[in-house]
Amino acid sequence: MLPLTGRRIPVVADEYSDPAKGSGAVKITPAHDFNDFEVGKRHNLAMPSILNAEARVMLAEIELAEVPGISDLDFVRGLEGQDRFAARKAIVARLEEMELVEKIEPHTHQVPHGDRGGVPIEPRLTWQWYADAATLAKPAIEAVETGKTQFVPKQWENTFFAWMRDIQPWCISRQLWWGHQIPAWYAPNGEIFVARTEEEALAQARAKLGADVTLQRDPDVLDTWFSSALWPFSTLGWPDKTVEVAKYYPGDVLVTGFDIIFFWVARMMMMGCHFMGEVPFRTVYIHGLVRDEKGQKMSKSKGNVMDPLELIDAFGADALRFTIASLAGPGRDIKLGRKRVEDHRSFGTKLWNAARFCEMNGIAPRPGFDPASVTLPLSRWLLDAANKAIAEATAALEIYRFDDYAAACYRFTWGSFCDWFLEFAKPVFMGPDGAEKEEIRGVAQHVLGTILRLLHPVMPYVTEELWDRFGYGAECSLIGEAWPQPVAVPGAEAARAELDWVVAFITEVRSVRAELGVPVAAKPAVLGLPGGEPSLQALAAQWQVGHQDALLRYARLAEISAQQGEAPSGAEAAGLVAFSVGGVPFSMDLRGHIDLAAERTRLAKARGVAEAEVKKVHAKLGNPDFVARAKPEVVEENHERLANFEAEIARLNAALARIGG
RNA sequence: GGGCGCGUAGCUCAGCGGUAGAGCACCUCCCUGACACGGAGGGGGUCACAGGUUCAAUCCCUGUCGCGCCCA
Repeated sequence: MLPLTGRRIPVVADEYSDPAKGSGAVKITPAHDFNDFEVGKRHNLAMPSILNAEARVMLAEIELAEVPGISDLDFVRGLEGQDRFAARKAIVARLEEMELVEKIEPHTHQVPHGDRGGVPIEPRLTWQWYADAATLAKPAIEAVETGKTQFVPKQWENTFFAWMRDIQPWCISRQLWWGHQIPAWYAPNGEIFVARTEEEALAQARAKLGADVTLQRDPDVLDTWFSSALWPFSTLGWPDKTVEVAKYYPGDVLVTGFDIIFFWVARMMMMGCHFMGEVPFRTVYIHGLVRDEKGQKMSKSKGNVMDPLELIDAFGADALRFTIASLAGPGRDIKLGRKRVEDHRSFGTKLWNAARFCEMNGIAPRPGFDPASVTLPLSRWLLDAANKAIAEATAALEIYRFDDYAAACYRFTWGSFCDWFLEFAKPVFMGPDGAEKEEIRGVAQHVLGTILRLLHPVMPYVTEELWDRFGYGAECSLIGEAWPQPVAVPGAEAARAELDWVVAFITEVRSVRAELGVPVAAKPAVLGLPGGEPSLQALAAQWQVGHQDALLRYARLAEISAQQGEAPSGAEAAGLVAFSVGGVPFSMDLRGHIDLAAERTRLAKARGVAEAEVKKVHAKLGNPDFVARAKPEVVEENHERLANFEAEIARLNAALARIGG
């Protein structure tokens, strides 16, 4: 018997109540609590509502009965329209007056609070429109299972499936002022007519009721996500059969964050499959979330939100975009901070300066330039490296590896084009006019154009500006240009071997100089020594002549010549420092420039490294299981390594012996 | 409690059965005729830990610890 109202209520047994808590019995209110609602459904209980939409007491559905000593119907009637908090206080006070309260104990339980107003939320039973989500989900699930739509990275398909396979009926009506209105009309007798237009609804009503009636449209609107789910085709003019629908549906790739998979991606999939009979997109690329420098999610209340516009003001839109692309590894969130953007800014500056240097040296677009016609190894080497960069960048973009794409562009532009090509081109530009200079200019303009195209997606502003300034095309025309394609490069392999050797030579000399503390101003002579592999020896001799200028300039040497007659020995040899490039031995005359102890240390250190490697490889090759079971090419590779390191040790030993090490 | 992901150089992150990589930071030298937001050289890692599979494990499997996220 319920006090005050005098209503008889049933006692039901259910697992929901916890016997260990309090009396073990709990009074439930199916109309105003999610758990109680489930219990009520299980036991077929009545579900009267006691609160209206403003959370004030509402007695319309409450059954009242006069029960002496227990009910107080006048008091209950007086509660009508009272605020919930006031009503609760009044009820407790009245129960105490009537001596119906045995005791009051503090009890901790969870009451949900609204995240905007912070007030306790009171669930209520209302009539709403539902979509049969399980039925809608089926074809969407199938589409992902069969690969008609693919998630990148693939692991997110699990998230999609987890939600879709356990989907609940979808409440699609909302009591808001703004949105697509629910297409349902009510007749005075409560009959519901669902139709596309009011005319159709009226016609239905006439047919059903036999007379014209006044219809009232449902005041509710559709859930935002319901409307958004229609986006892939409603924006194209659907339900009309427009050319846009035919051309753009289904879309190619949807780019979004994982938190949107259920809200939007899943809903678009359901609606697309249902209304269009076809998935809305082939690929769903799920990127990481942009977080702050410490990996915290950005939030206004935490105050760690970065305004992209501020970063753009400080470093430029290209720098921000390039930074984000560089950091966009697969399946990982991006920790973004001012410092990160600053670090990447220099790349744009580098590109700008490189272009400026090109401009100063008369490099301008040449529409008729034929890459296949170049003859200089430097030209061929650069075009070949550009081909590689194009291939890498393209492959990375195709699998949504924006970090790899950015890195490939960076490596090629900075490492190959600026650090080596432009440096090697300097002596040519400063030299006499002629075929060589013309060819280098041609190659430079071609490859600069390639770089601008490659980088345009991540650095649209600088590239577009340079494209226009150089006269590759009209203002804002780069965006419409074709993606760069590899070109045929005659003799690419030979050019690669040649330039790689030249680069290695310069690097080796620089390294030796730095380690031995040779003054920058010193310009020692280098002697080519006999030994090494004969074919390489011959090629190296040829390359030394062909790249004489660059080698002397960048290794800071006085001359490179072949050794004549007997090698010096004993005291005479002290200060002749040995090194090798690709197995071809050389000696650098550093007499008077270095301290022999430093040189001994250098050689001994290099020998130590080589010896450690020999030991490892030797152990491997000495293992019969390895030789028998490993792939033949791996075994072969190790034989080569062993031979190389052993030769290296022999050279180092000889060098040490010469200086009395 | 269930599920997913992550622990690799000081930092941020790639790599993924057979030589451990990048950027930044750091150290040394250099304002050399595009660029000091630059150039050259260099140091730095028992790839979280413990087992297992394998001729071979940072990489595959199992477990432990630590961190993050999602669902309940």
